[in-house]
Amino acid sequence: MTTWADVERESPLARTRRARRMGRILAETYPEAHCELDFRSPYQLITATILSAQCTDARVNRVTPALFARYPTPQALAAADPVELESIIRSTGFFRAKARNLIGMARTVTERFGGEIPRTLDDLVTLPGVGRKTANVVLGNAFGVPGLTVDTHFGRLVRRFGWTREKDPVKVEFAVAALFPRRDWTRLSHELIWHGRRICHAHRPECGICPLARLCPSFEA
DNA sequence: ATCCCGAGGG
DNA sequence: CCCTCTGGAT
Repeated sequence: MTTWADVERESPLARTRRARRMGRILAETYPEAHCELDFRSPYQLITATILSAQCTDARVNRVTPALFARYPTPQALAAADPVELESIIRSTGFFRAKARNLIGMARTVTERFGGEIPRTLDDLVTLPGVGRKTANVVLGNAFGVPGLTVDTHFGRLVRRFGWTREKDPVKVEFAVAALFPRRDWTRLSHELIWHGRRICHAHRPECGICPLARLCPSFEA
């Protein structure tokens, strides 16, 4: 068992080795970890990802067929009637803010990026409704650019694991990147997020069935 | 009641 | 740091 006292006195090298052991177990436990949003283009992915805020991917996937039939391109979405768009995405929650952001995103893409979804983090985060997390999801899953997508699951887990004590998502991202300089960061993100949803919940984590328990200082019997 | 693979704004 | 936006699932 690994205790917090162990973590306090473990060397940077020992911490790296422990983290990588845990990372290997995650990869073995979730070999199929992937983005669960349905999409066929960067435009569809960025749109679906904006909708996925505070909403399960399964529910997003229920509205995207109608959404992309009605607005097949950024140009079409940029010209959308807000009320009609809201009616399509209503069931994903936050529909007013999301509709506003979607139209703003599509307008910015058409007006400033020639109708193409930008391929850099700096450009993506200028789009309305796109923060660093959404930007990294798009980069990783639509453009094959490795990146850590630090959401609430990701941050909670790596702090519980004792990989870092940082709370700021950017600092968390850099700390984890330093621990896994040569791993597929997109996949590692999905593995952590799947684990957060399936076992390492915010409340009442299921340590009893967790394959990482032996290496985790937050293990509770 | 509480939670969803957030983002923007004060 | 906090708050708000929002609906549906459990």
